[in-house]
Amino acid sequence: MPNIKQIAEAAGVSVSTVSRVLNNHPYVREDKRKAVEAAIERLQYSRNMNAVHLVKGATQTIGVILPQINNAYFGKVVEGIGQQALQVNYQLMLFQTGYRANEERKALRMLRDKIVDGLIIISRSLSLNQIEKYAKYGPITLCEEVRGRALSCVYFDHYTSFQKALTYLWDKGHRRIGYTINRRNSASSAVRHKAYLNTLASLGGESREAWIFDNCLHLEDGAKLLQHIRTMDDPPSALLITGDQVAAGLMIAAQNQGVRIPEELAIIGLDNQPISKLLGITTIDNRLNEIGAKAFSIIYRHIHEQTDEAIIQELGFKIIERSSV
Amino acid sequence: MPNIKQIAEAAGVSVSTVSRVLNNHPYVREDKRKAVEAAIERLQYSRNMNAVHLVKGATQTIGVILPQINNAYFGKVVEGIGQQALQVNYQLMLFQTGYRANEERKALRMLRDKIVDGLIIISRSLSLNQIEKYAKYGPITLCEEVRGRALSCVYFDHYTSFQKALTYLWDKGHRRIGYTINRRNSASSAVRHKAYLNTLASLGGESREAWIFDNCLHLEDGAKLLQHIRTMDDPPSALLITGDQVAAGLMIAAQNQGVRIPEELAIIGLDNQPISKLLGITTIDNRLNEIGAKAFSIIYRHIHEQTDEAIIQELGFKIIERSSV
DNA sequence: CTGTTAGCGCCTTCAC
DNA sequence: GTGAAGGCGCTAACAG
Repeated sequence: MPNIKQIAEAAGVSVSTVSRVLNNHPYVREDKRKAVEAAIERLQYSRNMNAVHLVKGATQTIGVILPQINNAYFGKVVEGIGQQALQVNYQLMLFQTGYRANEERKALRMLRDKIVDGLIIISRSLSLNQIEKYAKYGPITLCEEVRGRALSCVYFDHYTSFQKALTYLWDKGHRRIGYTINRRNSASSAVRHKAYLNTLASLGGESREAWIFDNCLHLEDGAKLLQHIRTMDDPPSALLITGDQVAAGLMIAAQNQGVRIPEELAIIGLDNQPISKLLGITTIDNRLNEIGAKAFSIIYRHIHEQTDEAIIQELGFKIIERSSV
Repeated sequence: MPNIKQIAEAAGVSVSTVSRVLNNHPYVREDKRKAVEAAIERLQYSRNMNAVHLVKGATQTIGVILPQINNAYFGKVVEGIGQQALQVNYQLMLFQTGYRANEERKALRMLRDKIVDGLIIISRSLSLNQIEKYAKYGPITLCEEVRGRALSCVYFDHYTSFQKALTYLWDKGHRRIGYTINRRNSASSAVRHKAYLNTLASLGGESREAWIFDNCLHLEDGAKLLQHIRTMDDPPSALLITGDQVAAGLMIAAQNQGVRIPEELAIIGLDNQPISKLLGITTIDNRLNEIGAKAFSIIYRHIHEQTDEAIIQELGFKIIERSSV
């Protein structure tokens, strides 16, 4: 494969001239430009972008850290990132970490090693301290609330959304309210737990450890959850389920087993996935697509405006009433 | 940020020695190695991988062309690719094309421009002729049957699976059998259509244009489909649905509207997604994860064994009987 | 075992 | 407008 030098020779100009037409610089005489373009066409030239990346010190690529690609929640966020990236001709490099610290670290190193110009972390297991160490190598944006650090973020308010949802259930007459999460020790879990305790306390209601269920991420987890709840002596009458996949799994299992929703168990989901609409599940729209889009925009601003200070952005949410409560 | 030269100075050795320890070459005296490592640590050195990519002519990255990330079908395949890539420390670059020819072309150019070492095409709209032009720049593997070209592929047999599924429905007593697809003019659609016509002909059954439904890809499409079928004068009694998402959407809509499956309408899905299990949908397991994994392995072989000739690999499938037929 | 040196392919001052 | 030349950071002969 020819390089820029050979094109220069073929076109009878210097490499700088070739470079100029390659980069659409002005000040190139029309006939030379034509000659270069002809040579490029004739020799089937294509730029080796690695050389460009080296000399420019940037790759127009941003990395995305996520536990798994094949998941409705992460999928929606990545989609948002991708749509935005497309607009400005950036590429996406996906790091499927499975929440393994080691894989997350590998991705962080990609930033340090200049393989990506920035990093979006959709979900993580590494500590913020660990992550912050890499902030000096390039912009990092998390999809969760982070303050007082060299890290930007977009998020929606877990606390208030929980509060609103719990109150909603309370107003509908529920007095035994529980909730589900995925990982016990995630950032959002702590916030949610606090919201749960505080809200119920202020409503004068009861909160119980036994009404909190973890490891709920996939459809199947919802089905298992229902199974479990049916064996409980004093089951919750309503559940705040953090993820429509799980809510859907529970809903379908309930239909299969003749458990009436909401009469026997009321549920409210999260993420506003298509399936919740089909199943009539009341849910919270947390604008996942926009979270992804915003995350990208923030990275982009960091790169192009040299703004070093963290950008913090909160996105709103909305309860979508359907018939599962 | 320091470069290799500065590390060399700091450690009192030459750049080659630094390069050697960086790349775990043998033949480096222990004390020098230590000195280099110390300097790296002290100066917080990290390699600029773009330089490595340039000099090596490879990036350890492979590109994946897919219409959209947020989709159960593509998600499963990408997951498979990713798992395999992880094993050998390759990165994945995702190109979300939305079936736009222009976006697909952009991705192809990434191969030409050496940004990726190979390309996996999960689904496409560009012609094979167009794609084959880029094969000279690096290995390309499609997730569909392709023969007689400079393109490798992994696929499962649409024809036989259709045949088997149709026969299955026939044996269950169905005589008015239809099917769904996504895009009319996709590669698989032609094959499926032929399988449909041939199989029913050989069974002595009837095939009808009106029993073929297109634009079926998402959950919602399944719901719409049911709607549509209910307005038909002479609806099919059984449907071969190419995608469990669509099948699930139809199933849920049916439950909502009190349409009995399989009594009033039998369905058989495809992809063996988790949701089909929960809903009791009979489906075809086409091993999407493995398709992804194999696709990566093929690319990897091309890269490391210099095998230029196309690798063609067929994966089996299996009907999973549940209760929707 | 180790250092010197010539690239990898491109961009970008700087003079003309 | 245009070309010469230095440099981006690293690897891999080659010579010792």
